[in-house]
Amino acid sequence: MQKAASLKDVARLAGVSTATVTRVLHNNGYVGEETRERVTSALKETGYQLNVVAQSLRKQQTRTLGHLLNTITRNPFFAEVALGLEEQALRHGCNVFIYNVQASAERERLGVETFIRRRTDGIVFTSPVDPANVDLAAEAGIPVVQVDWLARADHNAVLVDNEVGAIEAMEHLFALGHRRIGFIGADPARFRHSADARPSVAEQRLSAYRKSLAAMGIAADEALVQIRPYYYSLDERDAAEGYAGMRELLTLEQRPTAVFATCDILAAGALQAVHDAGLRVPDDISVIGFDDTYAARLSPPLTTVALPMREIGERAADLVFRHMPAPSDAASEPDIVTLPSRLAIRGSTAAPVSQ
Amino acid sequence: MQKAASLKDVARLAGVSTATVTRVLHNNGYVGEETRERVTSALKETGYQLNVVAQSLRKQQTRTLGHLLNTITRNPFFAEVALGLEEQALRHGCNVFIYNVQASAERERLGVETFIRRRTDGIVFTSPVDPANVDLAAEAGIPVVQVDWLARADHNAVLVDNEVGAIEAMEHLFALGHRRIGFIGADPARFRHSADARPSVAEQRLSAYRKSLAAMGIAADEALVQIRPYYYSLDERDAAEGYAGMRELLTLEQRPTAVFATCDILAAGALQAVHDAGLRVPDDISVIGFDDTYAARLSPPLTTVALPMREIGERAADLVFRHMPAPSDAASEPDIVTLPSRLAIRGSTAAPVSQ
DNA sequence: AACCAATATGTCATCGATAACATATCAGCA
DNA sequence: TGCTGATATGTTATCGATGACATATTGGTT
Repeated sequence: MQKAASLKDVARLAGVSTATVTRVLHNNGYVGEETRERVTSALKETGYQLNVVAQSLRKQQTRTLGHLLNTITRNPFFAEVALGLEEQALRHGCNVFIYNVQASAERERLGVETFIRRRTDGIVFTSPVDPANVDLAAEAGIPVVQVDWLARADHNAVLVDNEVGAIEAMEHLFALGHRRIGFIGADPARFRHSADARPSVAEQRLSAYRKSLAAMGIAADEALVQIRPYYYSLDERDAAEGYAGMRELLTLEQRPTAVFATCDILAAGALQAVHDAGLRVPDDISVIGFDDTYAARLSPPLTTVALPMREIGERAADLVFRHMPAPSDAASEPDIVTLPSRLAIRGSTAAPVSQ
Repeated sequence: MQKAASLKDVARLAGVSTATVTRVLHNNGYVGEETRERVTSALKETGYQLNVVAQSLRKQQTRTLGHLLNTITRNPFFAEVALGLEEQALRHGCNVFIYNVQASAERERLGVETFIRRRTDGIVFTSPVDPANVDLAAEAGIPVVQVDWLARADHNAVLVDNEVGAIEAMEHLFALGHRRIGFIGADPARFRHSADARPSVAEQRLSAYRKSLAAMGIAADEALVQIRPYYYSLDERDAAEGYAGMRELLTLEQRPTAVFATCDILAAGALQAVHDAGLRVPDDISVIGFDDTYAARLSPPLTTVALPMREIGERAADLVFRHMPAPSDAASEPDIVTLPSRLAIRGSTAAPVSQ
């Protein structure tokens, strides 16, 4: 309706100064019993709601976080992380600005600038696009946390050990008795962000596949490795890549008894290809995915490497708070947290039928 | 690093007053050529970034929107709407606070209060939980937009015509020649928000199913109607409900030739049940879903009623801006926008095989 | 010469909350 | 009595940007 009541209005109504009202509001300092009551009822009567904007200006702290992510709908991973982040921020009394970067370095930069101007108390980059943007934020003196990709090693990050996860997946297949294992994954070259960058997620998963085989003394067979262009999106294109990859593998003279797909969507497409070829999962071929997005939990439940997505977001929030302008401390060491994945064994893997 | 530069710092460096710097920044008023240059370079040198918090306080406008939604990961619908909202807000120079309400009226209330205190320029409720919370926001003088459910008819809303969408789905099946059509859907009773509420989404879809049959002169057969408890979430539970519903339908003496599921996740479970029963889609039975979330686009592509989720978010943002405190105008009429759905015909529907 | 409009720039109150500081009262105690 | 510390409350500068207003300085007109 009309303009919201300010402290001054409340003070006038209660016949006290604004300082006293603040004291009542925040329950600090000395306030007489009778005064407190008058103020309390004046607060009720005016329907007073603190103006956080003014408070932020005065306190030089906004209690907001900025969250830069690719596109919230692009992969359930982002949404889950965003949820964990928001939940945890809320527990710390903060709200989250969300910014969909759409995989564009330029938009990412705009997002960072927006957050700087809004004086967010921290910025979380989920899958940063351009390391320079991480620097940009850090130079502005804002605590920065990277999620899922360590674009800059000298800043905080919450990561997942993709290698261990992939190795566990492979070992699961080995344990079931599989020796001829196919691979369907993204092209690491397309996902290398810049020349000096650390291994991308795609690279980590692929190299773990190779290492696992080597560790088992199994000769590498490049025919079993299906590197697909991969859009990292949720539409039919990715499922189609998984489908195509599996088709290739199925036409091999000696086809694999199991396939490791580096994401659930690829795995979903692969399942369909198996089905369309008149074969059955897991009887004729086992399939294992990665991420444990709900694609894995639908129709044919998929064995997959589950990422603690929610927790990743929560830990990211924690890191921000730990690195907030703790007065007096200049530059604490960056925290890099690595969370473990967990193998979710469902119905798509089983021992191979000896042929 | 150190504290960000303020207008005053820039002014000092350029040897002018803050007013002049503002003029340069916003390119209004008169500024001499030579002065402008000095200010511009001072801005560069200090790396000045406008303090939006101070600006908001002064202008009594924060250029922020609050978005209350159930849970961003609960259903892709929310994430898509959130994306559309954010995109459009950005085009208007606004940022979005996200708040996951987790289906709790209490949390929703907290969210509204948070946004009031943050003085957001508008609040969008995607699937409001409690109509009282919509009122709460409106009473604070903040433009309100409801999405997906008209909790309060006297406020703005962006809706989808579920009835038309469901009728189109049914007519698609009729056109293919189906006459015996099953239904798998949520229990409207569980989704009725309060006594006086308008029909819920579940109710609309169910009643449209019944009306369509009646319009075709087909006698209702309650054995064909599978009302399932439904969690409106993305985990295996919902798919399991779809699975169970389809199993029931398949055991009928005279089983349906087509099934209308009121959401894609239910449909996904239903597809699996058909498959496990040794039948084929669409040869033996057609299945149609609702929403066009990516569950529909994965493995067996699903014919479904596609909702313009992204656009819903965009229109919601537009409504907020149209109802922003346009000075002088007291209470404009509420806008209620209804967007059409679109039938996405994919591979899960075909003409019935005459038995 | 007198005047006006356009141009150029500075001063300062304001938005609302906060906290440092000042002031005042009172009880207890030496 | 006079002092101290606890209690209670008010005053005011401040955070940073903005814009209304005041003040200059032009050049051009009549």
